[in-house]
Amino acid sequence: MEFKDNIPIYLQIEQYLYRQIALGKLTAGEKIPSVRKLALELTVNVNTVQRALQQMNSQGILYTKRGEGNFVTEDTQLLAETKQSLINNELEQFVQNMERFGIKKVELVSTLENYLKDEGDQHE
Amino acid sequence: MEFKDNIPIYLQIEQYLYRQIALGKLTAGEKIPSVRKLALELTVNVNTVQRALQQMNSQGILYTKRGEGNFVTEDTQLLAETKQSLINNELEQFVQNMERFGIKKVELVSTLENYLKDEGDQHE
DNA sequence: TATACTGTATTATTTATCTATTACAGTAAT
DNA sequence: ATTACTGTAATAGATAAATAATACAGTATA
Repeated sequence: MEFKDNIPIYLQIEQYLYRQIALGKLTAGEKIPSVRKLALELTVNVNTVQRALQQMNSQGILYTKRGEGNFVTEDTQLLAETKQSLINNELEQFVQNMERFGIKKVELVSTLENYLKDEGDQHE
Repeated sequence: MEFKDNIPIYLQIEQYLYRQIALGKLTAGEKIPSVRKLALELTVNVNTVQRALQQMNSQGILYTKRGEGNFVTEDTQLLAETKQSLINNELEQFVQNMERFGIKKVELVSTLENYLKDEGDQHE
């Protein structure tokens, strides 16, 4: 995985795992790769992986069986809520950022539509 | 100004100034507050302000008259391009992030519309 | 009981960010 | 020339993030 500068890697790993869950690539109760495997895959130190997992653990998304591994929670409602919350945060941020550039809510949908239209043209 | 953790302050200052330009609160040729004033306003060290300004300087958005201050470029075309570029980047990021949560481009507009609708309801 | 996996903890080192402080240098007005 | 602004540079210190290396502890299985 390529990491951006200026954002802590452990946060980017956390975001990555949240995305895997939102996409359903990690499902309820599923075992996730061991910290050492993740560290190899992501070419990152074990401690950095550990730090990302600790946060998700304390948020209840993951739970640990010591000696066995880390598992996605079986609380499907929490998973659904988490996914919805991630998307809502993304929308909220988007609206806020666009307003900071002077684009008001009423203009937002048409701005997005135009962007998607032009964007599509360029790739054809 | 309140700063977020996990993002370098000098970058947040840079973003802040870019926003001021995008909003037209800083216009072509205008003098911006001195590094010391900005440092006071933002309750931040002078060096940190300096670092933000250096980047914008090297990007041509600001220019320096030593002993006088920093000024917004008079290149109105560059300013317009920069503003458009900021907005496009924001849109690009948004589309990408939503796709990472499994929301495809075709669903994007309606997702945004629904969010704005529900969002408005809550505040009434 | 070995062996090979798991997670966890500790220590030391490096790098980036930020602050604080001091000093130097250019500009302008009195 | 003095004063008061500007930007700039340099140094030292604090903290957070990340790496590296090592060790310890729980689980499962041959």
